[in-house]
Amino acid sequence: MKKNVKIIFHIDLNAFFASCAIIKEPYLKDKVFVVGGNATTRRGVISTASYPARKLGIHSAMNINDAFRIYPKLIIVPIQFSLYQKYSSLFFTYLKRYSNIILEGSIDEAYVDMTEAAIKKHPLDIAKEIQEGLMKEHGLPCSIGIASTLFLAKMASDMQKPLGITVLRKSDIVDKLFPLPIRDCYGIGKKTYPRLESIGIDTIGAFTKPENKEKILSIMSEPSYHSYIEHIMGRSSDTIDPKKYAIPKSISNETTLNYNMDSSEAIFKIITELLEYTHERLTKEELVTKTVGIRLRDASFETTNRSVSFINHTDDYEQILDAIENLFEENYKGEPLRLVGVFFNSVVQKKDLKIDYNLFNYQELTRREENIYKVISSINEKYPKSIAKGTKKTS
DNA sequence: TCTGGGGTCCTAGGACCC
DNA sequence: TCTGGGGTCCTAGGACCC
Repeated sequence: MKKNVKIIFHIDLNAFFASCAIIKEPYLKDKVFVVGGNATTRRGVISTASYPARKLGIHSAMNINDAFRIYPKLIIVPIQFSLYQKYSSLFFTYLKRYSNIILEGSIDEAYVDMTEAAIKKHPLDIAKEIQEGLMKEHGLPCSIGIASTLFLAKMASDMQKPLGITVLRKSDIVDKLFPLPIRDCYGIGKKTYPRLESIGIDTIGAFTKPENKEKILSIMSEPSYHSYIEHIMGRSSDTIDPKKYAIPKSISNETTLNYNMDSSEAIFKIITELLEYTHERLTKEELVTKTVGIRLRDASFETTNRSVSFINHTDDYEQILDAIENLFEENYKGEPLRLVGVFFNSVVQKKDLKIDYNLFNYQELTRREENIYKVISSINEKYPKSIAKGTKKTS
């Protein structure tokens, strides 16, 4: 039995934040500029570098000061998140002309199942049309990868940037994928690739060689290894679930402080502000959370997360504030902090909550126990030597 | 070099239950 | 009295991605 081959597009908006900046301020076109960081303090890191900046070796996550050292006339464009949201939704709306099976991979990338659309039109023609259409209608350049699985499509869209269209057939894997450096494999990051390189695994092809399996298993778990092999060989998922990221699993807000702070009061005030904002997002989206926590990062960049779970999901501000306050009091020892954050985990939609018939609701039990204790002590006070029987407290 | 902010997923140990 | 194995939840940490 032959499995039907799907046609998956991965569409990646090129240098998205920089493209948005150019749309808003066309004079930036062909200029050496970056988005992110702080122009006056020259602190922070770069979110996105324009292509002319990239040619000079300036890249995202780079410290802004280092970028200035490379190019003193560097233009700094501040982050404007609402602008990106606007063009992101224009992007996804545009794609719906071709298919409704779309996964929003992130703000600037989409996986689209084009199997249906490709019956009437050649995938390459569809890709060209999308690329030109996005540029003409919205000023957004993109690269497109075409393959039979999500992973291969993602690898393909990365192969030619900017404005590339790359088809990666299963029969192309050995020729096109195997020669790539292992660090270019989606999912292998800056911790893992040096370790792989150190044992002689420097390409994707080397990773797949059976005789290297034992060596690689000293670096990663068997399930991880297996999953990478399946991805690379084109045997991983070809199914797009448009709802996959529709409901967030966690919500968080954090901020790097203007200077390292060690005033417990001042720090907790900032935590409270972060909490208010995070809680506002929670309720606006009609979500509830079960686990809440704080993040503290000290001057040496050591980061500590501390969290606590409730018996039931909740969106009650006072209950959450109480928990956060306890976590802070228990865990903050007075050291100077550079960052604080608040997070909600195990987030679900309020409407999906089952009515809680749990008889062992701890908080409810505690409340009752306290009441019973009060009743008993009041009885004992009134009748110190008698056995209270059939007595009711009137309150 | 001196390091943002928002996420997802995985691992691993301990508690607890059956 | 001593014993096995499996499942789920909680907490912490870490890798990775954009």
